[in-house]
Amino acid sequence: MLSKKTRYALKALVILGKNFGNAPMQISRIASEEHIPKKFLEQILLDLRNAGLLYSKKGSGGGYGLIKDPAEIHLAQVLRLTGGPIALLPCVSLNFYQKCDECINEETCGVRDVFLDVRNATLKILSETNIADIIRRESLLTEHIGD
Amino acid sequence: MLSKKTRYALKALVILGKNFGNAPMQISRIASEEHIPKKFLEQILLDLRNAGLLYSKKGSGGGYGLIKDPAEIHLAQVLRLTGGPIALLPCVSLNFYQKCDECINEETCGVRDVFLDVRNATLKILSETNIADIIRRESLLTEHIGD
DNA sequence: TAAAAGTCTACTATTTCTATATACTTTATA
DNA sequence: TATAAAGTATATAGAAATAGTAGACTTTTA
Repeated sequence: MLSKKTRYALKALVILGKNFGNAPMQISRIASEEHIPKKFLEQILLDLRNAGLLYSKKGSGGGYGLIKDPAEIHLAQVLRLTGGPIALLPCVSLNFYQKCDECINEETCGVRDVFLDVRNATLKILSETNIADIIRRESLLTEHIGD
Repeated sequence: MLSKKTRYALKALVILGKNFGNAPMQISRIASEEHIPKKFLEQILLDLRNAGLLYSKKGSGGGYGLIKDPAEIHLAQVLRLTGGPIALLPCVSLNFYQKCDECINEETCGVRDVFLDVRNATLKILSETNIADIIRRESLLTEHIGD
């Protein structure tokens, strides 16, 4: 399961993506529009800023905005930044590898072998999908209500 | 990430799968061979028994064994039994559905839409793979050491 | 110079996960 | 038929991760 942190980060990036090119948007506005606890969101946006996804502007008229084009922010990156591993087993994670302590021989572990496949399938989707895609999907879904 | 419980369950089912057709195998043997805390494993095997995957036999010469053929036990089933949802978002889970409390409109949520795809990809693999497959993969991997 | 807005660090509460403890039941067999 | 082997059941403790809150500080604009 994705953590709340990751979910909130995705929601925030989507709303900031829709706002891309305009004046920065305040934390409190994002928080209230997306039903996210404000203080929690502050931390998350800071992380995203420190990771180079967002710029921030202090003072009156300040707020947050995307630095990159929404089409260049991939979900895999967001998950890793905010939630950690994408893989379902530590021994199969590319960016957060850890040996399973109970495992006898990783090289010949059949369970691991299957979850390698799962990771590859998940990663394919998450690294091919970006924030702009999500916004696009949202408009498609909104158009087709009642289909 | 899979819980330890799920990982232990999978390991136990694999070793019991290899033993399928023979006399039941004791908890303590499984625990020591797979490096699983015995008392924890007891609970897990009980759950799997109550779910209809294993039979048990008490007393001297007793132990646990698979009821079904290893080829009929799918990973999706094991994960659901021991760890809960396969999906990465509660609003996208088939067996453990829950509304995301921050979500405004589930029907038009673009994030949800992507994680529906992820779930489908994961579920395809996990419902097509069974314990016998894992055992088969293990022998293939063992044969090909050093390739 | 005051208000708006982000920054930073620390803390607390809650939940979930992992593991252990203890007492009990059933079965085989000597 | 007593004893040991093995599973059954429930409770509880400890640890780690997650979620959220608090408060004081800095920068910027009007």
